[in-house]
Amino acid sequence: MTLAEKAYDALRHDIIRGELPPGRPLRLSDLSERYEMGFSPLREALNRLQAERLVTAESLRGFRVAPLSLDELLDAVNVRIRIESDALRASIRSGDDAWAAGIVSALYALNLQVDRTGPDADIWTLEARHYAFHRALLAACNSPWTLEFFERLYAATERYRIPVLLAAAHPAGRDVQGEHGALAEATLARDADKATALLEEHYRRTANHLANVFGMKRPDELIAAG
Amino acid sequence: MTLAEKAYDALRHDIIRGELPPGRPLRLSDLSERYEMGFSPLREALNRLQAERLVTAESLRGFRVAPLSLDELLDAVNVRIRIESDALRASIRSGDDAWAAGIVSALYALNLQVDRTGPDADIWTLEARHYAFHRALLAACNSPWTLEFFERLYAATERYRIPVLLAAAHPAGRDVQGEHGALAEATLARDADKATALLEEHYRRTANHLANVFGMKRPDELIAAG
DNA sequence: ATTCCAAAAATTTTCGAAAATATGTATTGC
DNA sequence: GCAATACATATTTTCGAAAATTTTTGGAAT
Repeated sequence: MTLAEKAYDALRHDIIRGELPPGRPLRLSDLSERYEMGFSPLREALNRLQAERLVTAESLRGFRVAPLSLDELLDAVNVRIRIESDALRASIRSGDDAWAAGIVSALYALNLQVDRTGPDADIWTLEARHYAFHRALLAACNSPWTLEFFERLYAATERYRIPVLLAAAHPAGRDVQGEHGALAEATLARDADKATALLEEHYRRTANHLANVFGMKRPDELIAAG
Repeated sequence: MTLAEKAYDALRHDIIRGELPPGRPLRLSDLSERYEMGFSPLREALNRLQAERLVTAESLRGFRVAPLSLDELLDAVNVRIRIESDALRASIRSGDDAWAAGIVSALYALNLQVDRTGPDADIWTLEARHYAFHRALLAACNSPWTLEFFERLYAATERYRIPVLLAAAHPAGRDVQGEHGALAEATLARDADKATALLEEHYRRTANHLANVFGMKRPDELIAAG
């Protein structure tokens, strides 16, 4: 793996987790010290992340971590609902046994982690399994473009979820677990209408929670904009 | 404008127009000579284009123009129909007079160019106005994420359309003009169902044509996959 | 003829310094 | 005191060369 690839992974990781907070200037000398490499691989990574909208760039004035905004969150959630609903329907239509087994497996692993407490309750493992579950639902949609957009939107919304998860220890953990279980159940039963309705509700609930914690009180826009 | 930005624009331009054909290796020494700059700005541009899937990269083995495939075209068209239909509905719901005027203006300019013959029949002007028209339809959707995905998918499908446009001089030009007019009419009348139906038909017809010219005879998949 | 290996060549990747630009600071003039 | 300007510093951007890796070439062994 080249240094540029390592830089990309590390920067993306640190931005999504908020270790590099939104709006923070990404000065090359700082990054060079932090990640122990020269400017070249860092600039390449920053350019890739710029194309993914995780960093912003201004000509001759450097890079910054892309800012967060309630508007962007609402937009991302609404587009996610559209795209993932379509993808879920396609998956339900054409998913095979391996797809179904993948969902069962991902849900099981996710629930194990949701139930864990104490030192084993690692929030990053939880996040990884949450992603894996949602990704597994769409795995059979047979549309690379859809999956890429899913990934982009997941990364974008994850930036809003992480600080909330870090602040409160497992907010409504059991509740969410139930939602995931019901979503998996409807999906495996090939009930596309029910599954997409649950998916939408799941996202709207999560987004409402995030929007509230974010301190800006406009949760109604989530439904209005849909 | 920095050299890296110029490199990005030039490479994107040349890839979409097919001057750098699909699959072609993008060697830095070649590019350095072609665009008259050093390696650094070129590598930055290539990394951005990689994130946009217009070029592929393999560790230590360089960059290539991303290949074309019928599967990718079908996928892109289907996802475009979903995303643009939603965006068109949103635009129709919330578009104001400026939005409507923008559509009228873009359609007028497009038709002017469609009708031109001889030395004025510049295919690149036509392409730009075609893009501007479709962009104008969605301008009021109020969703940056949707517009970004539209742009990505437009660029991806443009790569398939260009060689066809270049081969045949204005294939079914007047026909397409009629389609655009009808689409604009339904949109301005705020008839979302009719407008999205026309949009879908427009894309399926275009994609069928492209798929046929592309030599692979599976146009039926376009409907089956939808 | 074919496979294997080593050397040569070509290419990508990375660094460190130079050039270009932006930012901050002191100083001058009013 | 305040704006404008010149200077110094900090930062980004670009280049050219060095390092690392892959690809090609040429020949030897089977």
